Amino acid sequence: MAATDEEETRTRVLDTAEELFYAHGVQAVGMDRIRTASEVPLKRLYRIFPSKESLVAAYLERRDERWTASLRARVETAAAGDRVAAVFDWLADWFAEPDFRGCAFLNTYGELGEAAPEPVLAVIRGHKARLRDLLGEVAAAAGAAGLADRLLILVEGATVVAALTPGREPADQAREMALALLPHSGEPAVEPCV
Amino acid sequence: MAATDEEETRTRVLDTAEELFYAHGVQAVGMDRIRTASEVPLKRLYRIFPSKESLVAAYLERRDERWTASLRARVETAAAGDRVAAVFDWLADWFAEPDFRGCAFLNTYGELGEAAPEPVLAVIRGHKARLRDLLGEVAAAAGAAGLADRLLILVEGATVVAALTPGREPADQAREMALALLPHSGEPAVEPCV
DNA sequence: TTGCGCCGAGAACGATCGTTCTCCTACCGT
DNA sequence: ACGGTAGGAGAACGATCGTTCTCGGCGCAA
Repeated sequence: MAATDEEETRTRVLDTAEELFYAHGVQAVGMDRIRTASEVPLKRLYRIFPSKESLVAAYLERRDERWTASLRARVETAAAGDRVAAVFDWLADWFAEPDFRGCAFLNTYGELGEAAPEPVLAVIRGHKARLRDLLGEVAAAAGAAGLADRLLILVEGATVVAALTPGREPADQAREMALALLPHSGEPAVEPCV
Repeated sequence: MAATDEEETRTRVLDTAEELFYAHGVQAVGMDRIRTASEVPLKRLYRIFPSKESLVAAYLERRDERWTASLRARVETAAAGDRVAAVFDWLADWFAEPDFRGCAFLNTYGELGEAAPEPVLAVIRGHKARLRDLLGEVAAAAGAAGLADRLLILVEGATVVAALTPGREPADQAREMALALLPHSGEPAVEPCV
């Protein structure tokens, strides 16, 4: 049972860390605050995460897994041709969450910069690479390969704008721009005027 | 002469602050480091900027003025129809600067969040509002009103992507998407098929 | 020359951070 | 019943931060 307890404690710490780090930034939240909020003794906390740096990396890692899996799940419920739109619908829902505060990875990167500990940097870069890959798949499914980078710009742009001016509009506008990149479905793909 | 000295010292402090704050983040740079790098005694530093918070606000304020003025100058050298493209050409040059590290205002916002001191928040929001207005003017000059928010998404998205994967490509891709929003100049504006 | 006031250099202060250590309690096998 | 050990609560430590204070020297008016 000890292992189970350890697992449960670990997720409780990560839940607390995610809430606090995401809401207030990594540097503004001390280990003591996580200890108080999670009610996990400092000693156990340091046994599970030997340093704050490792806790930050674990927080970002788990958030990446959940975030990407959630987006992927939503995308995969849509028909191949509607998947680009599904991405931005999912974004709109995310932006509407009451505690939305932009992209956790960009916030952390902006906060720590290139001086961030290597494991943290790796998670950040890995997250963006995974997102880019997913967007590439989505574009390919819609019959438009090579659109990953453009879609990434739209996703990041909408997220950043929404972080400063909350609301779903950025997602809707990015969605329109994204759909405009696709081959039009309502009319013949080439030579509309014969 | 005293006033001139004070002015010169002030700009030297701001030059140092801008370099360090932008490169390493606001929280990672202490007042002592600014004092050492600028060679301005701590006492004088605090006489000009009564607190770190006011120095941060002044740094962002001056950066906003310069950044926006530079973009506006570039835009105004272009013909009315080419101004949207000029925005993204300017962005590409910015991304190529060796010390480019994304948007200083977004980085600071991500770092401090809503807990940022009010004057700092005001500068950040003011900067984004000014940028949005400028993009609105640019769009209007190209005969397409109401595009400010979409262009803002493209500008922010390109900037964020460039911050993580340096290079001018994000600007070029955003530029293409932006031009696609405009009424095509190569063909009649309405009813191409009669 | 002699006091006087301003300014620079750097120590000092109090708060806070990440991390470790000390003590004390509670449980376990025998 | 009892000694040993693991674990929890919180103090303690050293570093660093923003900010202030002290001290010594320099320029200037009388």
